[in-house]
Amino acid sequence: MLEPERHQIILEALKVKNSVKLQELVELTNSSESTIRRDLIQLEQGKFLKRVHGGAARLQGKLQEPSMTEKSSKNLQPKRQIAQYAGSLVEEGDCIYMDAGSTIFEMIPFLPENIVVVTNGLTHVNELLEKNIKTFLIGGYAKPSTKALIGRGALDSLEHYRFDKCFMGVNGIHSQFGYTTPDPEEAMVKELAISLSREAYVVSDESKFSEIAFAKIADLHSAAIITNELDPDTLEQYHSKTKIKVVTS
Amino acid sequence: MLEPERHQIILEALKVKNSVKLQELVELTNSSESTIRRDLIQLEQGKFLKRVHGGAARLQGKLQEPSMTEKSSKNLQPKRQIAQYAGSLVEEGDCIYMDAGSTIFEMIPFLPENIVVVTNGLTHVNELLEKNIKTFLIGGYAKPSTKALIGRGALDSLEHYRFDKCFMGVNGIHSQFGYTTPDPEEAMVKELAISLSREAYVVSDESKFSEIAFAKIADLHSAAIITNELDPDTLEQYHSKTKIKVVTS
DNA sequence: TTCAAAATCATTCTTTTTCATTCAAAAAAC
DNA sequence: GTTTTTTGAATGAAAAAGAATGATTTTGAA
Repeated sequence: MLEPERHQIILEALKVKNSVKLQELVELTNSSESTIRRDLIQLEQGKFLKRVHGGAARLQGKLQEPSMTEKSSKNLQPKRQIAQYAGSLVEEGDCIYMDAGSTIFEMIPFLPENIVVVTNGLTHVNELLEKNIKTFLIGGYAKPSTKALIGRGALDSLEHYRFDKCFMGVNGIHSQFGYTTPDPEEAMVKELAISLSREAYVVSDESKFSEIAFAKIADLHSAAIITNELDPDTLEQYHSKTKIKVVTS
Repeated sequence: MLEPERHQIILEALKVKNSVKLQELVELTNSSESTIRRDLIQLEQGKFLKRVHGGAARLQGKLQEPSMTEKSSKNLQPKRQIAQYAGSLVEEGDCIYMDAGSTIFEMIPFLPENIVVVTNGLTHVNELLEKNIKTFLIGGYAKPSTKALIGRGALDSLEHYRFDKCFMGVNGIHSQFGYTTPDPEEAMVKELAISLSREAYVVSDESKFSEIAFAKIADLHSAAIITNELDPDTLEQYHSKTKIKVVTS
């Protein structure tokens, strides 16, 4: 059986149920366990499903949403919880900057329609336009790995704008070294965007805390932090230096 | 069995299932494995299907119009012929501007790798990056319908660049009114890009000749034209006003 | 909770299938 | 009749699939 055919079968199976056992797929396709495992790895990488112990599960970000039911569901992934809160901060009529990156991307479903978005994230544009949101891209070098626009062109473009709010992804949050990211070119863009905004928000899950990446973006106090769970000690440590919102389930 | 006939059979088979085994095709056509492989290579190049290990798969991007299936895929569709020629004009080391739009998009497979591309076409970026081409995007408003970047931001961004060559799509080519396009905002971007280039090319099939759209981009002489078939009278008419290359099969 | 059995997983290795390339024969074009 | 194009066969190379191993996770009973 051909690979595309198997993939088809697997995805079809996931349309019916929320999850399938690996063993079921083995029988459905008359292939070996190994082969199905390899397929699942591929499909997971392509973001078509999520592997779980014993098989695969439909991923909820994808495709249709019973959107309202999902929103109200208490089991949003942490990332989406944060994104939902961040999105709720945006008001009708706002002009906001959205940084590139998957965390910020997750905000899009939770944005109001009547806003203007400026972004350096190529991947965001389609989603934003789908939602009928007026979207501007800054210029710059298209970084192959992250599809972010950076460099001189990005900085030049940014200077023509001012924002009500900006939402940033970072790689490190540290009480002493502030916000950091691996690429200095990206750091410059982020820094500038923050300085052009009335209110700046760093959106991050707890894994970035106490991490330090190569290039500094800005000091802690220059942006508020939106995150999910955080142990009380760590929270206290940052709370004195900047505003920090912990989104709980 | 004739070549077009086999191609027909292969494509028909793909209309039923979305993948076929090579072995099935061998039996269906009473041809050798080698022959089918060669057919698949041709059909893949013509973008009629995707080869996969073990056979071929329908490409899900678009359903191809039946008229195309008739033609031998060795003869590229007109659009691709033009695109191929335009691509061949680009030399290693060049820095070029690529306009948004599907005609220009088709050039990408025919570009050399060692170049720098600046574009206002959001849809181009992924393909360009796939080919490891250094890509810059200009900024601007993301027009929902065409995914082109236009407006003030686009113009500002452009001014920082100079190009060896630029490749433009247009909606109208007229011996008196020159090059035109429906959207004045887009027209401004195109005009500026042309003026920033040492050599400018308008890439267009014959359907745009003698058409006039709302907004003027530039006079005929400001860019050379690359097109496919054109009747001798029309050709003569334009030939006196600008350079024009007719790409023949 | 803790432990051990069962199930599932990642990894590696082997076998099988498919692929690209080359070359010679057949067919078609000139 | 010669040249060009198309086809089929043979080769080693590459990829995919299957099978086996030990590690990891889950499960359920103590």
